[in-house]
Amino acid sequence: MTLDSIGDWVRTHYSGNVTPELDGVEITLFGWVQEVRDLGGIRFIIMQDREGTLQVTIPKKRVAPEVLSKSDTLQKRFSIGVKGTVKKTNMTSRGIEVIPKEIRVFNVAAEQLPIDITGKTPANIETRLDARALDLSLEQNAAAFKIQHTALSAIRDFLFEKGYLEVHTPRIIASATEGGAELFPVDYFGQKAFLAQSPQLYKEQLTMSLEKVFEVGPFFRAELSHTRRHLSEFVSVDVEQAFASAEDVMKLLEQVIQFTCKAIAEKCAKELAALKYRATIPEIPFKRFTYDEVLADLAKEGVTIPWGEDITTEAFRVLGKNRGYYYFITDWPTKSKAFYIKPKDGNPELCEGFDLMWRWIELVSGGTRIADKNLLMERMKEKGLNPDSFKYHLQAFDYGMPPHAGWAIGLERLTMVLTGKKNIREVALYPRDRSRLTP
RNA sequence: GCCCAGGUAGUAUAGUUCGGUCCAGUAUAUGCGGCUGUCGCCCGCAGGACCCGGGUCCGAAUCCCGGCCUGGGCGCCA
Repeated sequence: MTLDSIGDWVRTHYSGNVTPELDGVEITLFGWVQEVRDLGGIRFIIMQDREGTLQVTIPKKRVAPEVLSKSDTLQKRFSIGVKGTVKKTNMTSRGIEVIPKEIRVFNVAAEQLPIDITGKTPANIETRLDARALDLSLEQNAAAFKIQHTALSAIRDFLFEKGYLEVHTPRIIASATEGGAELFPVDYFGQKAFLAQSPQLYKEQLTMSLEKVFEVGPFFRAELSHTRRHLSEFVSVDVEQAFASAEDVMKLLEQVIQFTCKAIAEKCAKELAALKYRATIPEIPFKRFTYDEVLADLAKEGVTIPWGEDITTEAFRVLGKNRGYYYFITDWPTKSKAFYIKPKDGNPELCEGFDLMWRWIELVSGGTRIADKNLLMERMKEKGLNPDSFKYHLQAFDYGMPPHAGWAIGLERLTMVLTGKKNIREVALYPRDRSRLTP
């Protein structure tokens, strides 16, 4: 069929801002055909754009012949423009419909779509991700990303307001940040390099100059994880601050989380409705439990963790049931945390690292960092790392490294919490995991 | 890396226990026809599938072996 050019048409409204008050007004809409319902003498075109849907009504005997013939050709997902008149009516749930004066078809679509875009026969996540571009045309699937956008916007607003500078550290690095095994190797002009798993060392160095920084960006973990909460490529929201302790950045974190939840509650009613999920605004301060307290409570529940060991997923699930929503776990054994986490003064078996949990999921981890070069090198060795491969990082500690602390939020995990999604792949546009590299 | 489960039309599923009643049922989608107020429109008709390879058997969607792919759990972590 012959396609139309957009010509001089300019969108006047999104579907979402057409209201009964516009009765009689001529408008121009752009979007896609979501559904055609033809009753014989009258035809309904459900047109969709980013903001929602709108009914275009074609009473066959009362529209121009060229409008009727053009509407004959329409199929699901055709990209179209409609110029028409808003009509107030009590026959649609929105209270409005549009009677077209001209329809333009910009592009066609396959007759048989790989997923059902009306949502009557929901597809599996695997099928949906294979057709992700189309999958995101479903309101409930796009909703999570609108919420993610709002969350990130709130986080940025909050941190800007508090004087944090947004920075960008390298994604291509020469050596491991925290260990060796979980990095993706890349060939860098013949040199061996890796994709960054975290901005940790760079953001610490930046506290020497910019003092309060944050970074939002993707990081890469070559772990063979196979769960609903892991990705090979994920977005981290990292904060690092000079002259601060774990407690200082925990206070910052709980404010960031609360502010973000408020923003979602205020701005995302439509998206939450599409997801059939309710926003909750947590009270602060969040509860704080020490590692020892958690172990003691777990023991009462019949789950024994030897002191010094990491808390297992099974144990976290038990914890999640009776701890409620957001809670901190503090005072971890030093040996269970990364080498750069500061041991407690006077009790080096414990450290100033913390995790922020949401039920059983680790949302954020952070802590006070080691600012002393010798101690840091000692901790590297204890972790089996070679200080020589951290030469440039360690050098920074010769020039006045301040006491500092920070944390990192897993953006997709936060989005899971905010949207109620149970699989992290739902909240990553094009997820990368152990077995998925496309699309 | 270890463990478990599963691959049936475009999509989602029934059937697999205990091989034959299944040249595979249903819904939705698609195509064609009909219908002037639908909004999961409705009605009729049509086409469309047993992951791949091997084996057992008179007979395999069903049982066995191998492969490929997927989902989930553990560990690791955001």
